[in-house]
Amino acid sequence: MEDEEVLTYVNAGCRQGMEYLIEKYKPLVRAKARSYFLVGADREDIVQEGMIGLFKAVRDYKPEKQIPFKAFADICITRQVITAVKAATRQKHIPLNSYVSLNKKVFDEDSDKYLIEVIEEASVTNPEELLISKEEICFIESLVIELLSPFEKEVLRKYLSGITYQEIAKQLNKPVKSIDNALQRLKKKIEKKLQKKAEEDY
DNA sequence: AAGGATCCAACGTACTGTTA
DNA sequence: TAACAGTACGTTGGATCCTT
Repeated sequence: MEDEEVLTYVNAGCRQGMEYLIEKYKPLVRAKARSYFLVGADREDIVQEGMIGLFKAVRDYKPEKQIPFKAFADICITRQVITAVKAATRQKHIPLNSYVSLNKKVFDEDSDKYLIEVIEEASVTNPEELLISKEEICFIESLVIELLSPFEKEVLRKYLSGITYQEIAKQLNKPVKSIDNALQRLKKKIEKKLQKKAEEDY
């Protein structure tokens, strides 16, 4: 059954349908949340926010707009998460855009143009939140390139795609522990660097 | 209770720059 | 150039928290 069809049942009060959608989109939410781990924000909170975004997507989805639910949900989840992260980091003086750009990289299977179309259709209140300048993308990318070892980069790339430690380990032919530690290390590195940049900016 | 995810700390090794 | 200190990288063991 297509998501769009399931949604009609959900809107009619079908709990099973809702559970089905939650299960189906959990990995997406988790992947989104992972993209923000650099901030040091509470991971669980971010996942929660993502789920709220998913609920909103279900609530607000308008089939007559002819947008695939997946794309719409993606936007809603992202928006919710960004808002939460922004609130959480406001006092830390860290530029939000640094995280968004990483997030973007993960989901580039939906092209930018498409995203923007969806944003307009969905009449997002703050579309500027989703627009990231080229320079900022460059900054975070250069950060990753210059700071991380090839192994760490590979781990990060896979991690952000949403797959499990086990799978990453298998794919890279390394113990799970190595994956874990690479993640710890690269996280520290990037945090440190971002912190430094934030201090310079203010 | 078991297993996975995550965090933390300590360790060995390799490389690099400095100094005598 | 040999000895040394510092740093980066990857590994390991163990603890905690969460989910199943």
